[in-house]
Amino acid sequence: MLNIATTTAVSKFSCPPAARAAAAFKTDADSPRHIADTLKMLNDLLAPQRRVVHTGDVIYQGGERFGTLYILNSGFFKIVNQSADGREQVVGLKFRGDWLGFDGIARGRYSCDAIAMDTGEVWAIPYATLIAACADQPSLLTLLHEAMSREIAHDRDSLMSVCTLPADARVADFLRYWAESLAHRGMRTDRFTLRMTRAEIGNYLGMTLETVSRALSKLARDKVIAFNEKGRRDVNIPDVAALSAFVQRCLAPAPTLQ
Amino acid sequence: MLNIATTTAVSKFSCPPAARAAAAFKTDADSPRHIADTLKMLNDLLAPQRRVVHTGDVIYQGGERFGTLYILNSGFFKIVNQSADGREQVVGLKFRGDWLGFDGIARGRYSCDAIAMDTGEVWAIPYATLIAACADQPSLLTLLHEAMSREIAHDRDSLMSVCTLPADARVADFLRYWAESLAHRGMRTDRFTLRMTRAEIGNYLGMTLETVSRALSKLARDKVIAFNEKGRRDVNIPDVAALSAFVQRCLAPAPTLQ
DNA sequence: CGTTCGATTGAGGAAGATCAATTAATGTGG
DNA sequence: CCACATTAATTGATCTTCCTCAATCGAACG
Repeated sequence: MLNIATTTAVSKFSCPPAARAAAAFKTDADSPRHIADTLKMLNDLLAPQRRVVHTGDVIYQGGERFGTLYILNSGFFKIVNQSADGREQVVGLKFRGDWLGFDGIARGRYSCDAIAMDTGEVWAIPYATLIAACADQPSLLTLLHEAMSREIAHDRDSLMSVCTLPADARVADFLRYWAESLAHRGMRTDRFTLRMTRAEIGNYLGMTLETVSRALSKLARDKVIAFNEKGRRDVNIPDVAALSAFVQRCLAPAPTLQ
Repeated sequence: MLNIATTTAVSKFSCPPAARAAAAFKTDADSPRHIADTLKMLNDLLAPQRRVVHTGDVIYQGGERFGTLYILNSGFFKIVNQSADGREQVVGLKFRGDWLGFDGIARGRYSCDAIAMDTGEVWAIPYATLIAACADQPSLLTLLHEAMSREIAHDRDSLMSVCTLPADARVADFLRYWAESLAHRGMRTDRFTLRMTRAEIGNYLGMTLETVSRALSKLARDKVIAFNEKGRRDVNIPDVAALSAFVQRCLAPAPTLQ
């Protein structure tokens, strides 16, 4: 297990947990409608160039000159970071309505690769065009900042998962996140296809593919998920809340039977 | 060790390493001058409200209503994320010139705590004021976007460190990052004070305080760092490059002596 | 129909967590 | 300024989790 018992060491200066209502403010109240509206607005105001992509297509690559941001209209992407010494790390997953390319603004070069994991459509928006349009249309700027802010907040949640959850819980939390991302976009969440290999999931979560496989088997044994007859890549999640409960069970060390 | 050998599994679609010059584009070419200029510009254009802080002061807290961004003029902050079930995670460290509060834009509430680790001064800039000023002053908008982009890119690097480096290397990489942050701000890097306890460092890096302590002892044994006579919180780093070399040594499993 | 790639599962080992004891720094009241 | 209490850091011994290595099985594909 990881360093779960460090709460006291760090919370020296923070307020008692009760005072902040158990971080319930983190629940995302965004409706599926919102994403559709956002896409419509971007489409109407910017008439972005559309591009159909297929699995494996690379939209941009680390080191390439930055110039345009992308919006994902459909499909599914992974964002891969690469270190100078050749380590590779999946650092993000992108769904419909998500933006791609923010990392390029600071240095004028993209710092990651954006790779399609499925057939889909991305909209290309030159950064300069976007900024110009924002001058007339303040709501566009709000949109942009909210998207960047959301990405920052989510990256921090990812770091927390990797640092504080044991392997089984991390996999469960990953599935929960995926299901909620789908739900949030109005898609069915009780049955979907993982478009990543165990190796990719493991890389994203900081564990080996074998550990991912074992965790999934355990989740299936515990009836928290079920594999579709179609293959082990299709997952049934009858109850998303059961995934959260599983995470909590992993965190409670002893079954507290006294 | 962690999942270091996953390169093949993920790199299926990416170009050969040679094609991108070993990600050398990640080197930060920013000068100390740049940060001072940025601060001056913000000061001149926005006349931000200044506030002196001391160790332990909380600038904002997760759940609080968002309204203002902060710029750190001096001192040192940690950003702490808290999950609904009470886990706490240090997700970021902030130095002079860094912005605080981006995570609040998306939901209208901050999603983390910002806690001072030293005496310092922050400048408060109401978000609305900033946006209004950006209308007249496009360079201000550029500044803002670059700062957000930088934060996104750095968060991804953090995730990669946690996911791909063994504990010793992670501590070394942490010290390297700290030293470079200081160098980048024109401060001396050969000798500085860690303003965090081992528990806080461990939490940030996803390991226990004991592991941090052992890693530091090993770094000292290997002469990569030295402890100041003043106490174990003061570190001497004669050569920052030696830290990078140490990280590489941790990644090379066998000494390749054949 | 064989080849290849992905997934599963088991056995053994290693990195790091946990538990515990000791020492060093920091602070407090007399 | 000193005895004392408190917190932080170090180090060792043991144990757990997860990684590594390896074999098997299933699915997809040419």
